[in-house]
Amino acid sequence: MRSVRDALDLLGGKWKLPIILALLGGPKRFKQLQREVVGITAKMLSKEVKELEINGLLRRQVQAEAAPVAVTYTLEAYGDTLFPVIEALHDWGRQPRNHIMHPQEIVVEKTEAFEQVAAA
Amino acid sequence: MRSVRDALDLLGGKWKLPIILALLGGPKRFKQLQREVVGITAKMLSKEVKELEINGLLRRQVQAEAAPVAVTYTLEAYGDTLFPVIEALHDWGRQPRNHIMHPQEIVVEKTEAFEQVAAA
DNA sequence: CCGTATCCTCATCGATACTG
DNA sequence: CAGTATCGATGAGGATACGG
Repeated sequence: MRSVRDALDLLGGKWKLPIILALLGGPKRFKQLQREVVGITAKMLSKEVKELEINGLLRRQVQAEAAPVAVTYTLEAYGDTLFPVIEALHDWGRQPRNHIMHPQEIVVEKTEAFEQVAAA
Repeated sequence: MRSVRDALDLLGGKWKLPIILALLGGPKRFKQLQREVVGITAKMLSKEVKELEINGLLRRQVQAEAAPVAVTYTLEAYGDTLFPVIEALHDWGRQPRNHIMHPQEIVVEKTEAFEQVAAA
């Protein structure tokens, strides 16, 4: 449970996961990123990307010194390990909402891995 | 990506996942829940639990009408399907932070499931 | 192109006190 | 026990404009 909270601290907020998701597709530049993460403002993107860099999830690289400057953001290996998290979130978000009509179709077996997670 | 955002909408905030995690261990009463979800106030627990009920993630049952009242919160089957999400978050939160020193130890293979998620 | 500076609003969260 | 009421702090997030 502590580790779930830890993860939530690093990934909390509206934008961090969507940014990482975009970068899973490969390195991106600032404007590119802003286009893919629909709805984010330059201010928020700048701020979030800064935090993600501090936490070692991505790397920021300035390509040229002259104007116009080019900056590339690349996911670190550590950020890459978030893939299972995003995948789980994605799978869950895709679920139909008619679970109440067909509850028997949704089955999750616990007892093994469950104990480890719940006990932590 | 839309589904990741959908999931984030339902699970956003500081407390929803920790509450669900606690309920994965079985039905709980209000006070029990407040004890297990360390740091949450009665106000927040009340509010979060209400939202989770509206979204069909848990069920609220009043056990007795006389005082002292007993209320039990039980995870719905739909809420149960969040287990993979919590597990992924938990696994990720457990990772050592020395990834920078040993980047080669962290390997994630993409290319199959990756394409589906990134394309969504 | 890549941001930062301001200003602003609103939701989130917390503390404390109180009720059925 | 299971909450609600009230007040207040904080910060996330957005709009707009501007700078290197």
